[in-house]
Amino acid sequence: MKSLQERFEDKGIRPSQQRLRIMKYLEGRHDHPSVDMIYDALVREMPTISKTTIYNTLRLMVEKALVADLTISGQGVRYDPVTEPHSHFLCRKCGQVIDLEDIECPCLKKEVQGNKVEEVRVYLIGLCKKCHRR
Amino acid sequence: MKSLQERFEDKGIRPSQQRLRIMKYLEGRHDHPSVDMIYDALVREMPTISKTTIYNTLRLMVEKALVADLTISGQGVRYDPVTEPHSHFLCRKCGQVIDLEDIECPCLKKEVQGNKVEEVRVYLIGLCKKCHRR
DNA sequence: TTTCATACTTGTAATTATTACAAATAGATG
DNA sequence: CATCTATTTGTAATAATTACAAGTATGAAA
Ligand SMILES: [Mn+2]
Ligand SMILES: [Mn+2]
Ligand SMILES: [Zn+2]
Ligand SMILES: [Zn+2]
Repeated sequence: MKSLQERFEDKGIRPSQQRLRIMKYLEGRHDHPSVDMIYDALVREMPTISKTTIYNTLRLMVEKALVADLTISGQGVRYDPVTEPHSHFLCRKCGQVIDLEDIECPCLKKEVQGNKVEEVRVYLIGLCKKCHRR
Repeated sequence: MKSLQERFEDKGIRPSQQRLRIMKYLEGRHDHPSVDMIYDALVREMPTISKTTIYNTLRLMVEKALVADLTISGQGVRYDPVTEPHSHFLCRKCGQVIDLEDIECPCLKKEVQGNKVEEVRVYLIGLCKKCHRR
């Protein structure tokens, strides 16, 4: 796997301190944090960082396809360092967003009813394993 | 199919003028309108209606499962009078939200990785038929 | 039909998420 | 070092949604 620096260079993104910290934070977790979660975590070690920078950086990363954004029901926007296609599960109770395997399905084609499909988003909603057994 | 009145009664919803108008409007179209689209249309014939009422009513209808809400990437929340499960296609260019057949897929089970699935949302994104041929 | 209780609607204020913008800063280049 | 540009920051603006209190409609009881 290429380093962050390299991936930034490939896309012509200057590797500023802030951008690197934000990406490293995101890649260190798989819980699909929100802007606020990222800000709250980073501001401890980088007291001057601004929420605007978090927004700007995440927008850029999504644009350049280094990050994926999830807009599951309610929860607001969540961010994901994994850009390979996969599905997500939202627990109604505890609110966590869990990674699932990609739904490989013959019904999901390049073209549906004449419309050209470029992206597929599958969100499952229910009760997670933990919240379930109770 | 039961009448609106009946379906309201079944769920214990009082059939106020506003609620009836909002639901009739929604059922008359299949373009998944937003709160603003609904408000702008109704305020012409009902000049005193309030946007708060649109929000309140839609929240109630979703709660009582008479309406479905869609939170496709970007576009904000859209509302759908069809509550039977089906998928949606968002055109990146013109922004319209199109109904698709339900994705009947063996991979979509009641339970995935120990998590109990209660709801499946499938959003396809790309270029619609019209915007495509150009 | 009048009275009364309750549910619903409305307008406004508050909250939250996000973007716009201009000034300050950092970093690269020569 | 001097300069130029991209990035960051703080604040203000915008947009979406919810909270709340006062007004209004409705239906049951008297
Ligand atoms: Mn993920
Ligand atoms: Mn639909
Ligand atoms: Zn849970
Ligand atoms: Zn289109």
